[in-house]
Amino acid sequence: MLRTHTCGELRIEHVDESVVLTGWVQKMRDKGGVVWIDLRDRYGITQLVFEDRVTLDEVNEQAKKVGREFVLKAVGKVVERYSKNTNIPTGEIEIRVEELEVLNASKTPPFTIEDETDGGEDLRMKYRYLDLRREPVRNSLMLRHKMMQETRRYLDGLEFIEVETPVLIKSTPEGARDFLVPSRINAGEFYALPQSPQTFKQLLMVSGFDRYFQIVKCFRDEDLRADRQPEFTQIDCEMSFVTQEDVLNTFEGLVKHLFTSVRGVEVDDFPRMTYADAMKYYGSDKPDIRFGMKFTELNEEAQGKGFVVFDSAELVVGIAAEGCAEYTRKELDKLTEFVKKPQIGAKGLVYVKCNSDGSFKSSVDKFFDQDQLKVWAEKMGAKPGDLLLVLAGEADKTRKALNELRLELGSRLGLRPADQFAPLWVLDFPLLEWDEESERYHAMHHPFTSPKTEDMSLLDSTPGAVRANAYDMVVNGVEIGGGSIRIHNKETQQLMFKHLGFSDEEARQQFGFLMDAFEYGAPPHGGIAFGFDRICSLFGGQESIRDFIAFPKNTSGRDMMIDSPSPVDNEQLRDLHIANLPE
RNA sequence: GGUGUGGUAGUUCAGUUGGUUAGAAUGCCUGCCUGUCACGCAGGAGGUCGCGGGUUCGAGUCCCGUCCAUACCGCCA
Repeated sequence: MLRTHTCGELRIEHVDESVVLTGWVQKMRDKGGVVWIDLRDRYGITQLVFEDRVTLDEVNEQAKKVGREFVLKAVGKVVERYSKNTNIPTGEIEIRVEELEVLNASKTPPFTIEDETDGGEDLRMKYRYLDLRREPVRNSLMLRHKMMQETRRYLDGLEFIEVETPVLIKSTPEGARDFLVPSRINAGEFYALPQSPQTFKQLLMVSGFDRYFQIVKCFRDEDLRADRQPEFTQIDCEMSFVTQEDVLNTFEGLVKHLFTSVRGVEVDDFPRMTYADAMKYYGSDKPDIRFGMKFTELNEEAQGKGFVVFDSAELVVGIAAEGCAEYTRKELDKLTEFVKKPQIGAKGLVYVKCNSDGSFKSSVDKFFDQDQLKVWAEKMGAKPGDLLLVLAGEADKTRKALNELRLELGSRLGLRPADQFAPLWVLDFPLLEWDEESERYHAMHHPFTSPKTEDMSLLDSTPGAVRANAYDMVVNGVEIGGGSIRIHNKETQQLMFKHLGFSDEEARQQFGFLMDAFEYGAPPHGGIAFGFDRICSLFGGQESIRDFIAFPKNTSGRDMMIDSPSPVDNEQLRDLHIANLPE
């Protein structure tokens, strides 16, 4: 070992010990007769001191020449400081250096290696290895490490077996776009990278593994977001001989274990909400229930009074914002502007101020008198001082817009603190979802999800009304996991494919292996998959998952550090039987 | 694919109505300083105003195109 201690471990009780430290130069402070160097490693910072007439002249000269991020080895003695720094754990001591060796010099880094760096996002990504020297980013990756260890500990304790599944698999048209890998040995044919190990884990159930998990990379070739990377990590799980209830309890246990072991917080049993209620009361299948402000539908109260916007609307629905009756015209205009943004798409916003004297002032006073507005306020549970905000229009779009408004208000009012966690299960998702573009039904979860037995009869008449044995875990408005009880017999699976518009031939070609397997004693089974990067960012209190990934890609799917993707030689393309691209 | 925002010193940014030599902070370099820890003080270097075209006597500033970054929408079974 080049060192006797790390830069984070020396304390007052080590005074007089001879030590050897290694690390990077965080900062050099030259005061003339005395020079200090803050030496940093993963574990902390320790101050080196060089003093005229105490330290050898040649060592002093060396010290004055080092720059930021030089790698040093310092031999010296631990001494108590004259002036202590209570802000850092090693602040009571420093190292009186006797020998100094520059293990490696460094160019001046393009941004400061500090908690609050001056570097912008793209610069940080280009020099990610420097960015990773910063404590906040290092801490995020350490949180991820801990989450992984605790996940394995919990699942191992429940007899789950971690099995690796292949990364080079078969492309299927369902779901997201696949990343394709050309086969050299099989001309003109392609592997796909898995969007999830779904079919493999089901086959492991057929094999009798009973309880499987894997912390696994998955790949989707879709556009990126702050919380979406083309390669991402799932905690993928599957169990045999279970009901939905068993799966919910097992994985509620996992997430509770992570909360206590990693964050040190106890969370209550997760509330459960049906998909239908989530949409009705929050306009979202992943409601943020850290705060209330539930939707109230006002069709009955608000229609037929001559206000054509409401009268022509499929849905009139509102929320009550507590204590916001004092909002100025300007603030209300801002909210209106917010809902009218093209991404949200509302046509306008109706407000009702519940004044403290019990009167009401609204933007629709022309159409509704005080008594009528009072009825709204009562139905919405509003008190004097509250502000009612009402949207109207086509039901789905209006709910969606009001959801955005609700979240925006929640943020403005400080009702969404990052250190408060509100998990819940959303249950009874629809099995199928109508897709306008392809004019057919798509599986809302995936095609292996089982329909609820009691809804089976609706499959032919009203497919959209069939509910699935599917569930999502949602925390703070973020979908962190989802799963289902699967289909485990061939006939039901065939029926599903039929309803998804697969011909028998297509179904056999793409998923024949699975349906074959179902004929050899497939046990009832179900499972769940968690978006691991998202759970990490949630636990770390951040919106973006990028700093919880060591080497993430930017929004164009590029790795700015290694500069990928990149062109390849024509020779390589020929090997893969791919036509040369024009020069 | 769409909408918004941004691109000016190594870095983060300012730059007014189109008008003299494009500024600040920080970083970097030089000198001074024996208790600093966001050290301090003095001085200095550092610019393809993303790129291309246009309008104009004159463009960092206005117009068109384009590239890049970023947030969101579409998309993400």
